[in-house]
Amino acid sequence: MDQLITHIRKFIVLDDAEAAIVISFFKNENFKKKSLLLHEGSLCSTQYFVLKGCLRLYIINEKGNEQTLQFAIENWWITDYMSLQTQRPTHFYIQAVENSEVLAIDTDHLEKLLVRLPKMERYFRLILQKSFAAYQMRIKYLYTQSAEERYHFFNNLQPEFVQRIPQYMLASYLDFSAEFMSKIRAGKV
Amino acid sequence: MDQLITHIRKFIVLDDAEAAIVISFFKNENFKKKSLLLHEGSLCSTQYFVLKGCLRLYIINEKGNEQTLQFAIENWWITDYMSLQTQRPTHFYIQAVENSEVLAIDTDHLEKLLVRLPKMERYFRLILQKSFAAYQMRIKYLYTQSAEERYHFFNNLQPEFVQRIPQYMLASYLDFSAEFMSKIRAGKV
DNA sequence: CGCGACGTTGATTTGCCTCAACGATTGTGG
DNA sequence: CCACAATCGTTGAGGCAAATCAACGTCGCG
Repeated sequence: MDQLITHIRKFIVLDDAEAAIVISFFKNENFKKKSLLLHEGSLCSTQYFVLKGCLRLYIINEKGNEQTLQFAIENWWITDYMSLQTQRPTHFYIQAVENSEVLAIDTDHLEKLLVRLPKMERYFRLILQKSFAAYQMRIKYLYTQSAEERYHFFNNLQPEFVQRIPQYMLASYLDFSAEFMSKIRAGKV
Repeated sequence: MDQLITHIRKFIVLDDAEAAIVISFFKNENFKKKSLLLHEGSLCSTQYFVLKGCLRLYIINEKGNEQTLQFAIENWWITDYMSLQTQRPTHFYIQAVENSEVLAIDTDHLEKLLVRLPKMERYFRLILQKSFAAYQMRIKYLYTQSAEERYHFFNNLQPEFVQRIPQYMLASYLDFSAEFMSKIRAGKV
């Protein structure tokens, strides 16, 4: 659980008593590879912080194919913010890509934590700001790079992560087909 | 300036004294249509809240074409979060699409405001959470819809806004060419 | 009035998808 | 521990959505 505290302390000051309070609001959970933490049609009321392993958020499109919209590895947060805010059914799935250990917090628990320790508002603000910055860059690359460029760019940015996940998941995250990914890797394009 | 206060009060409670403090940290600015608030290579240290008009964030790609990544109309915030956080030169442009009136706040001013009124952390957290929810949906639609579907979907969602902006800007925002947009509108596709 | 910004149209090209078939690897129950 | 089935990755042929290019119409504005 120290892992979350260490992460929070990169953004705000937290003494040990406060750290203990924070921890008390979270639930430690383990998920086996391929198990679902959220599925289409249900309500999303939980935010997850990944301690170990990897989660992904994906949809199933009209043709029945999965498309990965986000990954979350160690020290990343993941949830469906739209369902969380509107309390309407989600269109997304969240799945464990590897056997994973996470910290989970429900919306109502989070609200209580924020009332108890208002300084945590700042932590979550800064996390979201960082995520949003990454989003602006992602849109930029999606809009300017070809499929091949996106692959090389990502591979260069996250070489060790690319090794951890199936290629078809990365292909769908980068928004092209698994077959095309094969051709890029083989240099046949 | 009431406009910002009204917006903030949709998210947090603010008495009149606090509202006055908030306002004192902002600068009111006007920009003529087509003028630049930020250009590539410079540092971004300001966040803008649109009172009236419309701003957009765009890049110029390798071929010299503009691609719009974001719009901001009344009551929306806009900035380059990556440059803001890293204090590295931006790759983006921010431009007034119409004659626009905005409230501007620099990073260091914002920090001082947040120290003075920590409850504003919550406001910005909620704004960012809302933006991030919208981002997750945008990626979903970019990944699942064809160009034509994206056009009709957006047109249906924001019919009055579509009237306000040149078609080529909307085309680049929806990630297809201006010529293709013409063909969609003419039903020739 | 004339020029630049914006929009349209058609011909051609291309990046990537789809489909189908086939290896390789992994995992699992008998 | 093997057999067999999933799962994952590869390859090639053919097709399509959208880009590109070029030319031309139109409007608004200085």
